[in-house]
Amino acid sequence: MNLSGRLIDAFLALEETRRFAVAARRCNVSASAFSQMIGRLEEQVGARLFDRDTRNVALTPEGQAFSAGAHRIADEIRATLSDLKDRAALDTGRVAVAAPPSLGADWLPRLLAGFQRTHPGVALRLLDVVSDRCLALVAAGEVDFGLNAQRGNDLEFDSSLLFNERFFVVCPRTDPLAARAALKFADLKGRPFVQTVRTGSVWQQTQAWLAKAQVHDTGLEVTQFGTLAGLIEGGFGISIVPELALLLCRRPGLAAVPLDERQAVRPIYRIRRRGRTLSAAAQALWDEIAAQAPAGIPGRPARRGRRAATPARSG
Amino acid sequence: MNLSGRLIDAFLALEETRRFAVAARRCNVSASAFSQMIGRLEEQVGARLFDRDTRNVALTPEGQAFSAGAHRIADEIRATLSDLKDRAALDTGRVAVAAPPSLGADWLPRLLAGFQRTHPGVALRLLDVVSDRCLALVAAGEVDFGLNAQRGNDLEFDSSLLFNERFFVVCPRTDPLAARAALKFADLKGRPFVQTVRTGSVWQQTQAWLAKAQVHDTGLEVTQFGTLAGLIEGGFGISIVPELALLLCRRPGLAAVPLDERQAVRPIYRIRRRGRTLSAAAQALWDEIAAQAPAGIPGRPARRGRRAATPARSG
DNA sequence: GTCAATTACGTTCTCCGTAAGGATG
DNA sequence: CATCCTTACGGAGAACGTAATTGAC
Repeated sequence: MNLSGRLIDAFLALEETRRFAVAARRCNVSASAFSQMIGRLEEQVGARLFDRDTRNVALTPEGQAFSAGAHRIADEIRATLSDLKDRAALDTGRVAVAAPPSLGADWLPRLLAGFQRTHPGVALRLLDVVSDRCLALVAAGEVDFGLNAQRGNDLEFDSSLLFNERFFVVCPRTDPLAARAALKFADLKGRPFVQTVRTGSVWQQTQAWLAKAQVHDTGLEVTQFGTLAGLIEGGFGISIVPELALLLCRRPGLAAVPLDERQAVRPIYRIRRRGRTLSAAAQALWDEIAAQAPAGIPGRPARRGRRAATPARSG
Repeated sequence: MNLSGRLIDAFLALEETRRFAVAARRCNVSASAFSQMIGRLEEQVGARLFDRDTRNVALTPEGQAFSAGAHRIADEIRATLSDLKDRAALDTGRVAVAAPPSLGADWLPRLLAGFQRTHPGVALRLLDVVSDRCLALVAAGEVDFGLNAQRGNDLEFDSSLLFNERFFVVCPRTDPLAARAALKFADLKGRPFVQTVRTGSVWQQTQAWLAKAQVHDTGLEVTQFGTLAGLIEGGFGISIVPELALLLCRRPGLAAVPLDERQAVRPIYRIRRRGRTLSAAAQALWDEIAAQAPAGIPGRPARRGRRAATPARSG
């Protein structure tokens, strides 16, 4: 019915030592208590397991039969607890994160590489997805948590701001805009524009402002920042790219100019399913991401990305 | 460290029902106690296993990892206890008995057959061995117990008399002795004698008397009663055979005459290793053997064997 | 007499149930 | 406000340790 791991251990100790006193010490109890433990065990399994007098201790036939099972049970318990301990110690485990392509370009891989060095046993998975899909993955539990520019509803998701990302205007370096130190939406008026996909957060965030600035929508709409850069370099138009994605737009013929508008920042949230506990490994990465986040809280502009990651600002 | 089967069961119940209240009922405890049990379990394994609020209960990643182990542990416990219970119920198990060839001829096989019908799950093994070997097998634990004409020393063995067996003189039916109703050792004086093996108890018991009766030792010494009978029928001599072995000497040309000497009885003991508990199955057979033993306690002559088992007494 | 297991018995602590508390829809 | 999980608290019983007892050598 109810046999405890403690009694199993007692059995195994006595089986091995064949001495009550020695086995008792090994189990950190008094000889008396140990004797009682064996008695309880025998009562619970309903059979005498040891033949014993003051001199000899030996297994009964039932004891031998129980021995095999006891070893298996003890091994299973050991393995199970050890697995859990490994997970807690981050010696093993699996973490899946969903993040937008901009973060997946450089910053997040770099962070994950560091995490991987610290916790070699943890299997990491990174899904670079657009905003809507990110929330769906988190909701479905297919990723442990997500990084996203949209928070989702508060009933289902638990989100906290990581940092704010600035936007950059990317244009051919021959473009007059490339010479400017900073740009306003108004500066883009009438310019042909290449869009990122509508399901992505960049489009969703900038759409209203761009419409107000009366840019000229070329109708071109791509998913990859690399493609976007190619189109811009090809002269199809200009575009707006979040800071951390600039690396993907780094081309000899392109320039990036920061967009200096108060509200034109792109928040990045850590998003998890509300009420769900993260695995130890996921929690560690969750914490690490917060620690490694670029400076930038609501109100303050996002810190500039690493210099090597940004295209030349001007000719 | 110490996790009990009870907590494993609680975990499995909650995993399945996803309701504290329902799982608590299944475990026959109050909802409060069940909540505490889950809390203790989580404390012992060192990880939160369930995410829960008043409406929903779901496994955490660690809980899912623990689930697999919990199922295996529960299965092992179940299997082990079930096996032990089967043994106690004699639904399974193994019993090995050592017995002298005379008992193995008819009486013991008949008894074992009956026992087998009552306990079909028990695997029976019968070793027909001579006296010395029987004690060695019991001492080594290779048989659960033995039936033997020698008790062995009391320090190592625990023996109790089962019954006393009479001796019969077996001779050709044409022999003058075959006409007698009973014989004394003196009647055998000068007769050529065929011996059973010296390690057997028959030889050991009868040797002194036969020497005193001045029988003529032919030097022939066999292990099988059937061979003995063949030699007697072939005219090599006569011999002495315990009652229960007469079946093996049943030949048209042979006769058996009881040996009427007070001390010429052959005790049969049940012998077990001192201080050793018998398995449930072995204990049952041990008891059954006592119950089915032929009448015959010290002082009373052994009951006659079944008529069909005895050779014709006279021509 | 010595050593080892067991029993006796008082103490401590675990575990459960009743009842109150708190969160959720 | 109804439901369900959790916390508070007190009692019952389990489990342990000290010490006395039994048994083997």
